Amino acid sequence: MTVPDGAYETLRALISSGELMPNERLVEADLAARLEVSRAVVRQALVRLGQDRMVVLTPHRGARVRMVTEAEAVEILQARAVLEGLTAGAAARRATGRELASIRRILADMDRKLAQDDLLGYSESNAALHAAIIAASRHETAARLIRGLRAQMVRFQFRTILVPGRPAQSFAEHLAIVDAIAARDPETAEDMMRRHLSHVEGTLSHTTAAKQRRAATPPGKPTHKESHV
Amino acid sequence: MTVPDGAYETLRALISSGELMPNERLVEADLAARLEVSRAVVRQALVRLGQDRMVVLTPHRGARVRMVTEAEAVEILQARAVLEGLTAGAAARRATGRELASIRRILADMDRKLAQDDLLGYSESNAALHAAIIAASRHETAARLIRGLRAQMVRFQFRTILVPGRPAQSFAEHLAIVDAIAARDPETAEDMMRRHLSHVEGTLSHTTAAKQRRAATPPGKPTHKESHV
DNA sequence: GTAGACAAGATTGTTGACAATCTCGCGCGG
DNA sequence: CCGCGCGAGATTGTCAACAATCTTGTCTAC
Repeated sequence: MTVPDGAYETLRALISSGELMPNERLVEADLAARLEVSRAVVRQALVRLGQDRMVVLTPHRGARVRMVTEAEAVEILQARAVLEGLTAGAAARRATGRELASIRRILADMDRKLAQDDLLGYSESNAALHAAIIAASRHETAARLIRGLRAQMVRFQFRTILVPGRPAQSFAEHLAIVDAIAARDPETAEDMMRRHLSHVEGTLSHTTAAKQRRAATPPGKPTHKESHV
Repeated sequence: MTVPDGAYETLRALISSGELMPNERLVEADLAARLEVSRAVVRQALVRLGQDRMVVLTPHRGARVRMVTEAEAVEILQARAVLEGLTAGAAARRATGRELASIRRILADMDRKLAQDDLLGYSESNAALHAAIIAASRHETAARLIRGLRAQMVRFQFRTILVPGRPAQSFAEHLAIVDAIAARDPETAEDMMRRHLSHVEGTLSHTTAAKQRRAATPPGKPTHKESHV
């Protein structure tokens, strides 16, 4: 891997991990010092990140980590729903025995984490399961698009899993998906995956609406669409 | 629009229009002279185009226009199918009367071009219809993804429309999509759109297979996966 | 005649300096 | 006291020169 690639990946990881926060200003010289690369390398990386919508570039004003709105998050989840539906169907058709075993193992992991009320662990296994299904689909194009969409959603990662009762329902949905894939039933697999992500979308809109109500009812503060950090 | 943006758009258009051919080498100095900009802005434009897979960049060897394989084209069509299905459904829910009228007008255009055996015109109206449906869906995320996917498919643009009988069937499919949208029936609209693009995909694989048979049966030449220009 | 080494030219990659633009605090006038 | 303009410093944008690497054609050895 070349130096510019490394810088690009590092920055991408810093944003994904939340170490660089949404709306945070990204000063080329500072990043260059931090990554120990030249400013030109940082510039190239920022251009690339801009192209995949991780940052927004404003002429003469530099780059900021993109802050995605809830409305955008909903759109992203809808797009993911149909694309991951496609991969679930393809996985039902094409998964090898080995891949199926791996998927089932991850599902068992999720069950265990759920029983232990380990929500962080559950969330990780959740992501691993989706990744395993996508890998089993062997659909490069869908995989790439989904990866791009997921990268933009870090801010909402843990929002839905925290609503009471949601983890149990989430697990049931994943179980249905895996069953359909194991049964080699592409239509059902696709349908279950889409249903699952619609539920996530519904939960997200719901918590967002609740949050806005909470922010609106206390005295004083006029209503703003988004609280800027 | 800034100078680098202009160069990026221009290069993108040159590739989309086929003026820069697949696999063609893109020499920075030549492009700089052609676009009358500095080499630095050409470089930035190439990086951006690399990020959206219009060109492939090889370290120390520069950029080439990406040549997408038929297998990749199939994947792209599958991804487009589910995403455009999403937009068709959204359009059925959200299209205004004005947008519906515009969509119907374009459909009438297609009918006219078809009656005149104007395949090029038909193809253009076809693209316009898809664009109108996407616009009516007001789904920015899906729209952006579809635009990216379409940009990679220029090479296969006219392949399917040339098979005998295909234009008539294509028109019937579009009619069904538009009817469902006009009837405010999202499920049917999505389904018809997906069916339409599956047919395109099927036709594409079919012509590809036929082409390979033709290339394989004559004497001599050993079988290659891809004929390099 | 052919394979391989080599060198010249072409092309890409990197750097630093400079120009253009923006940000922010300060002072001025109201 | 507050809004506004101004200017110094910070930051981004551009460019040309140079370094690193690749490509291509030639020559030599077998």
